[in-house]
Amino acid sequence: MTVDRDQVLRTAAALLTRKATATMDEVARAAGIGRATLHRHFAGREALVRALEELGIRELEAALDTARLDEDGAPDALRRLVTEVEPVAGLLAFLVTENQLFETEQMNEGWARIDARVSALFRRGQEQGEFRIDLTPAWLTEALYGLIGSGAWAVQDGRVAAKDFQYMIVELLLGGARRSVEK
Amino acid sequence: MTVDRDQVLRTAAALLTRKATATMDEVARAAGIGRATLHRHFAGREALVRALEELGIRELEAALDTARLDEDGAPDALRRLVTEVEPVAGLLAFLVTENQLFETEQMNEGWARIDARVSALFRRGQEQGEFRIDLTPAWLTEALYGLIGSGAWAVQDGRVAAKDFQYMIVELLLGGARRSVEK
DNA sequence: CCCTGATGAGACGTTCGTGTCTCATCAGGG
DNA sequence: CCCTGATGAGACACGAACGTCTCATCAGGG
Repeated sequence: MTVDRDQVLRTAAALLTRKATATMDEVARAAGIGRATLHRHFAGREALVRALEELGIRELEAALDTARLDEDGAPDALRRLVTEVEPVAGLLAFLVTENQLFETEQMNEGWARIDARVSALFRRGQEQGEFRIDLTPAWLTEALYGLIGSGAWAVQDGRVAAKDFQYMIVELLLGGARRSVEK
Repeated sequence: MTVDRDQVLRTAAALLTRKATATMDEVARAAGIGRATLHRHFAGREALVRALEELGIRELEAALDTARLDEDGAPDALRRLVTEVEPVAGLLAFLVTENQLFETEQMNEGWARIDARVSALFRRGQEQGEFRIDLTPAWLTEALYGLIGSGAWAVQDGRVAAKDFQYMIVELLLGGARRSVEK
């Protein structure tokens, strides 16, 4: 009988990923509960988004853990990362949009932690001579987010197949579009 | 005395790029006109966004023209394209967000025209052996938009310098992050 | 110099989403 | 089997933003 808070969150994430402006009422109906109950668990829309942010950060950090970014070569670690991130890509895209859409009162420190870990991966790749050094880790991180977002939207709209998600992103990010002999 | 419609549009674009949820009143004040006057020129918020969409498409197509995508090698054409697009990047990012945010009743055909031209560039590059063929032109196009958006936001937030915009995007898109001997 | 037309400021009614509250219902534990 | 606590449905008031309208003002052309 009691509502499964986490289940509601995941349903909300799925809906808001598709329609970022969904009403509290729509979120409630999507989760199969009443609007009043939704408010009982999340004080308001902002609280809901905050909870989603927490969820996204939690899952993203779990993905970072599973990907073992500091093992093997940086390129392989990056491959693992994108693979692990794929299920969270939609939620991630929503949260990023949400952040840059509304004035970011104060950013959750979780994002800084995540940024640091991803940047560190790129920096490691540079130090080990696997990545070029004329593109900053900050930009590579930013670009990775952008590509993940683009990939998520493209998959959602059916423009590309979900199974190609990891390949497309990693291949482009690592090798670029240019055809090279040594490939 | 008469309001310069195009000037209002550009001011609105600049504001909405920074704050996508800006009020009609805020848009009016930013343009230095009264809210009533704003309504006299644009029937409502939707009409304003539509007008911005027209503006963005117009400027983007102008950029495509100037870039002469069918001349020289595809990589060089791409460089020119990104250079020309830079001033419109912010508006473009706003419009893309706006489109995926709200249910796309019906997409302006201008986007299809632009997509076709950009895709054609990538396809040409593939046919001439300059671009790899395992990444579809559709995905490369999508990725280009994503990187432009990321670049625009990164510049806006001061995370990267505007002067690096073109270099970062083109270098990543063309060559990728991996360090290669032949570069 | 007057007259026309556009503008700015503000009032007003409407819509939409939110947040709160009440009340009847229902499930599950004791 | 009863009682407690959570839930769903709906009513309600509030606030934000929108779109419309009025009216005084002002610039510029005739």
